[in-house]
Amino acid sequence: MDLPYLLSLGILGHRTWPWNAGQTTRTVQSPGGENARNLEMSDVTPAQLKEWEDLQLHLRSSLQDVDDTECVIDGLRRVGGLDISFEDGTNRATAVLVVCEFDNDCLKPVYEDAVDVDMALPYISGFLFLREIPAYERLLHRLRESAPHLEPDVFLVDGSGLFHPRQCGSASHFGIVHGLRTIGVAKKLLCFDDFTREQGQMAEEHVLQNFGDSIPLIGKSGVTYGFAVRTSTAKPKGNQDASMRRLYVSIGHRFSQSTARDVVLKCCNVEGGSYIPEPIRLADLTGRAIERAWKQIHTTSKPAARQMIMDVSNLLDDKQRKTILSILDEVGVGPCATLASVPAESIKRKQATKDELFLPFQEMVTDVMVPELRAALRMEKPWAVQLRKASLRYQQAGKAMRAVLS
DNA sequence: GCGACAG
DNA sequence: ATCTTGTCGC
Repeated sequence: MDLPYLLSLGILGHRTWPWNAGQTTRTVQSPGGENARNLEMSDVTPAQLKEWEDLQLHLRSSLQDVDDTECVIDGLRRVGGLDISFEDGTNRATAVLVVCEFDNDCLKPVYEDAVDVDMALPYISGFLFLREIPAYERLLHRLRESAPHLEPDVFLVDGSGLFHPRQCGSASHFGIVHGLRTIGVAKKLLCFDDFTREQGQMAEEHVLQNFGDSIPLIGKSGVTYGFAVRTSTAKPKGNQDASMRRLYVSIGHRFSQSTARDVVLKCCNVEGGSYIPEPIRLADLTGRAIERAWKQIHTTSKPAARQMIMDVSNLLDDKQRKTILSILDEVGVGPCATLASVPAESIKRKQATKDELFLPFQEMVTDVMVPELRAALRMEKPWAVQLRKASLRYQQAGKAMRAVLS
């Protein structure tokens, strides 16, 4: 790869993007974000667009569209899912990475991390990478810092890969820049010059009768961009609706199209799953839970409250949140108090609970009001119950979960 | 000029 | 991405 070229675009070295330099070093912004106004296409010049197109074309030349010989589908241990949930009406969002591990045919979450992002650019079809990749890079960096032994064999990315006007959607972009195996998973069809709306309509109308059925998405040029795949296991009962939901799967990097399809199918065919592959579905649920909690309190909150919600999601499991909530109920702390005003002596709990949960938590969230704490602690994430085993005492505010070796 | 447009 | 509405199934 042409390193000087990429360096000139600020692409390498993880977090040195020209348009949001410093994002990772600045702390949580004021509620609503610094970019509270709506981002518009007019923020982007044609020259910038051309530069980004050139970057996509350049990266495309390094895309590996065959399977790694050392990683066949049966050898797949862990799968990561990346997704971003937005706060309504602002440019703020929560990006989430969930890593799942295969246990026979079940997929169990073994790692989860959420970060706050403040979008600097508008959504532009064909340039999703601008908005999402900086956040994905932060999540990758934090994973490698706090749980390198849990790095997945493949990342499923919410968006397209090769199925893209320049054959380099965000899934490929992320995979190529970091040398990772990636697969693009889109819920909607993307049409462009070589894959027209007419061809898209044909693909959409093609009946996929059973789970696993698929048709290739072939462009006018003959390129196979990916597959439309029936990933819903719902029975073909009612005519068509949710049961007709399908995904548009395309390779990101270091996969063949057919293996990418099979990996996505394997991640959908799990107990309690949906038509969305499990790691992405869980990442989406977590992002929504965080945004729901934030919505309840952000009007009156300090900026620190946003980070507090991330910490509660990242570092506490279901049981730990409930324990702290019940302690707050028992102590009867007033709405204008902070957690610091709760004396440890007044808590009627086992010493271990105080030492390993309450006191570290108290230290972690010093200047957040109790009503805001309650809203965060009431966050509902039942799927993450058995996710963490590390004591809060050994975790640190602002960090990703510290996953325990097992 | 107008609509379309992964998330 | 987000919203809504209706329908089906557990």
